Amino acid sequence: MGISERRERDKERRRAEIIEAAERVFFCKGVDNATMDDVAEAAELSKGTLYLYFKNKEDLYLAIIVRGITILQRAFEEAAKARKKGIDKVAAIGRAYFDFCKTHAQYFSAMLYFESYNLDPGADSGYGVQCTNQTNRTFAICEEAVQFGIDDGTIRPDIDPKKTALTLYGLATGLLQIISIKGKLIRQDHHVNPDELIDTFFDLIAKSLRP
Amino acid sequence: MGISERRERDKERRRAEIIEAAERVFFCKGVDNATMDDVAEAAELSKGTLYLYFKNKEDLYLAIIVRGITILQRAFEEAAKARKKGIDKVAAIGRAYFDFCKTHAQYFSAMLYFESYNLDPGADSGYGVQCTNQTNRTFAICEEAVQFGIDDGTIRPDIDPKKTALTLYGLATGLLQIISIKGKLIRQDHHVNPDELIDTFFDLIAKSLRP
DNA sequence: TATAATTAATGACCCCTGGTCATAGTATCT
DNA sequence: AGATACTATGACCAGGGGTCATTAATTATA
Repeated sequence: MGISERRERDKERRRAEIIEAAERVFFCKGVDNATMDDVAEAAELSKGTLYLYFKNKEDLYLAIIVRGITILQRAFEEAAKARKKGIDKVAAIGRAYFDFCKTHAQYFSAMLYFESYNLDPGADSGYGVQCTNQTNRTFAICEEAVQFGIDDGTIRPDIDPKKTALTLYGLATGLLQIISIKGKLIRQDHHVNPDELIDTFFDLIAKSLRP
Repeated sequence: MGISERRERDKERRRAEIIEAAERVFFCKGVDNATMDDVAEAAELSKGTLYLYFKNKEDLYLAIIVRGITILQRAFEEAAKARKKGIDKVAAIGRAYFDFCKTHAQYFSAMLYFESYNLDPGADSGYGVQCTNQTNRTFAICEEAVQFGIDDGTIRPDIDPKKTALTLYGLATGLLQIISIKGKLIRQDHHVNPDELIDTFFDLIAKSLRP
């Protein structure tokens, strides 16, 4: 049975190579400008082969997004682990998110695509569901941190951890989205440094989570 | 000079008719699925004519978005006008935003498109800049409300009104985006009613704006 | 009123790109 | 060595965004 296993490994390696190539191409030219022929060339394969490994262009893009979410998840885990108090865990996760947005801007804007992507509920295959699952796992870390804070008394106990975590996640993502896309505009039209909005956000939230 | 003026009026009417038709088509089939031929047919014109009035498909879509933003702006103005205290103005604007998202879901998701749309800074024509201007006007209402609240003592004075307004705007938009797109998922996977996230948001913010 | 000039509208056409499929090539099994 | 299964290929197709030479209609001119 060694052969079929090696075949499986080869296939996964191929798949990874394609994702790697696609990432280079998409991140460089932008998803919309990049063509599947570009990806094929970068992967040193024919276009048809791409479709043996991925349903379509979107699926390939979602595969890249899964990687991004995984990186973010790791960052969240580290951030939460490194703090003792619940409220600090939450804050650290928030900071980790903003750092991620800066250091992995390409991944982040890819993830925004997924955020505004309506995956059809019928599809149980493909990378769309992986994205959803991975996002849920990432989100779970936030929820745990909030719960931890409630338990150790550093976060007010009258809030629902799940709802709060979901809300915070949505808020932070929205703010980052605006900053990442309209950042220049904010600076030009409003003479505000986008980073200060993040600080404003932290100020606001810190006040509202206090017991 | 009566003739060239009438010509101008005719042209504007045509333009409006096209936008109207495009709105029907785009809102019904979705922008991506709808073709310019669809729009042409709905407008009872040939496809080529559309391009006499709009740079391209995106520009036509942005024209629709301008309408959406204008509706939102009106709603903000009304909301702010109807309250006396600054903090209530802010809250009312927030509620108006959420109402808008529900009652004009199509416009809202169109506006999300603009939100994630990188308009090239070189373009000084087209509807993209109109979107930006209209958004800025809408945002100004939020800023005024915050300032009003600081002045009348219903909002803590140690915050910057512009930064706070920008931040709140971003936060609210982000939350609404997540709800509008992942609402079903939130309900299914997390057993949380999306509307409760909005309440959570209001709770959080109310606490942090208090003097 | 006849003719020229300007403007508006058309739809056949181009071309790019996502996606397919019959064919060819290569490794594995018998 | 031949049969079988799996992988890869690239010519090809379809659909849609965008263009442009041509036509029709309106207005200005003689």
